[in-house]
Amino acid sequence: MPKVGMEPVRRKALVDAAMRVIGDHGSLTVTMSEIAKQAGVSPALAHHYFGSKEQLLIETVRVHLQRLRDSVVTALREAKSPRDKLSAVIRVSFQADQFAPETIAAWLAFYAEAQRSEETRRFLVIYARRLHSNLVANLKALCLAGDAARIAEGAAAMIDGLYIRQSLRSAPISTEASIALTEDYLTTNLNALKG
Amino acid sequence: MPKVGMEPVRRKALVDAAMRVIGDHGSLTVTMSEIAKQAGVSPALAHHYFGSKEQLLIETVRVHLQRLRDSVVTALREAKSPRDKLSAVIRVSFQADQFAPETIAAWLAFYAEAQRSEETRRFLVIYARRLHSNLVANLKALCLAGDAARIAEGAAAMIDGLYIRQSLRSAPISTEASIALTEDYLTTNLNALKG
DNA sequence: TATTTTTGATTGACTGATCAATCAATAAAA
DNA sequence: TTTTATTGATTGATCAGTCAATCAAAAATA
Repeated sequence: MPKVGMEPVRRKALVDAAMRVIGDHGSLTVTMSEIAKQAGVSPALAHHYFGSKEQLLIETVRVHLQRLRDSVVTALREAKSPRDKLSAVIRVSFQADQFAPETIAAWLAFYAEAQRSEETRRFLVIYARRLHSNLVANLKALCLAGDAARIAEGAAAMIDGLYIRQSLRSAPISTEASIALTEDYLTTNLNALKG
Repeated sequence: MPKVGMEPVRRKALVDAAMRVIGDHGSLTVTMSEIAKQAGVSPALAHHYFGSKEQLLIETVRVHLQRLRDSVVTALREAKSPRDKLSAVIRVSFQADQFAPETIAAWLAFYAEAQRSEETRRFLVIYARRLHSNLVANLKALCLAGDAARIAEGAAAMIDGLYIRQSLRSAPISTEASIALTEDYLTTNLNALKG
C-alpha cells in the first residue's frame, strides 16, 4: 500500500470525509475516528497530516468556501449584464449541492464554531463580505450607491435566512422558490426606485 | 442553607446560567460543571433536578422561547392596526436583549443542536411557524392571501438572516438598521402591490 | 415546649466512557 | 539505506452521570 505522494490524496479524502460526517451529524462534535473511518484511514493518519482536529476542521471550511468561491467566479463570468450577474450570484447560493440538508447542517455548524474559532470566523467573514461586495458592485450599475448598499444588505440577509430556515426542515422551501423570493426582492426594490 | 421549596429557584438559576454560559461559549459544548458553577451550585445538583444535561438544555431553549413568545404577545396587544402589529413583531425580534451577541450565539447553537435533538428542533419549528403565522395573519388584512404568504416568507427569512449575519460580528448592523431594513421590505412589497 | 422523625437540599468523591493526541513499530518504496 | 506511509496500542484528560453521606428545616410526637 504505501506509495509515495499520498499526502494530497489523503488530505482531500479527509477534508471530504469531514464535511460528510459533519453534515450527517449536524455538528462539529465529531470524532477524528469517525472522519478517518469515513476516509478509509486510521485516526493516527489524520493527525499525522493535520496535526490536530482543529486544523482539519479549519482546512475543511477553507476548502469548501474556496469551492463555493470558484462556483461564483464561474457563474459571474458567464453572466453578461449586471442584472444577470446578480441572478448568477443568487443561483449559485441556492444550487443543488449547496442547498442539500447535509451541506446546510455543516455550514450551520461552522457558523456556530465561528463563535469560538477565530480562524473559522475569519473565513466566514470573508465569504460574507464577498457575497456583499458582489451584490453591491452589480447593483451600483442599476441604482445609486446608497441604495445598492441597502439592497445588498437585505438580499444577503434573505439568502442567509432562507438557508437557516431550510435547516429546520419545517415547511421546506424549494430551491426555485428561494431563488424566486430573492429575485423578487431585488426586482421589487429596483422598480420602487425607478417609480 | 437547606430550606424547603428550593426546586423552582434552582431550576430557574440553572436555566439562566445555561443560557449565559452557552452564550459566552457560543456553543452547546458546555459542561454541567460550568453551568452549575455559574448558577452557584454543584454539578450533582444540576443532575438531581434535570436528570441529564440534554434535559437541562432542552428546558433552557423551551424557557427562552416562552419568554420571547410572551414579549410578542404583549407587543401585539399594544398595537392596534394590522400594519402596527407587523411593526411590533419586527421590533420584538430585534429588541435589545434578543439582539445581544451572546443571545444570538446561544440561538445559533440551538439551531445547530436542532440537527440532532428532535425535541430542540420541534421547539424551534414552533417558533418559526408562530413568527410566520403572525406575519401572515396581519398581512392578509393588507393584501391577498397568496401575496401575504410570500411576503411573510421573505420577511421571516430576512429577520433570521439579519440574526445570523450579526453572529459573525463583521460589519455589525444596528438594531435600528435591521428594523428599518425589514420594515422597508414590507413597505416596498405592499406598495408594489397597490401600484 | 422539647424531642424525635422524616424529608428535601446538597455535595464530594467516584466511575466508566469517550476521545484527542502520541509513539514506537512495520512495511514498502526510492 | 533512507525516507514516506501507515497503524495498533497507549496515555492522559475530560466529563456525564451516580451514590452514599450530611445537614438543616419541618412535621410529628411526647
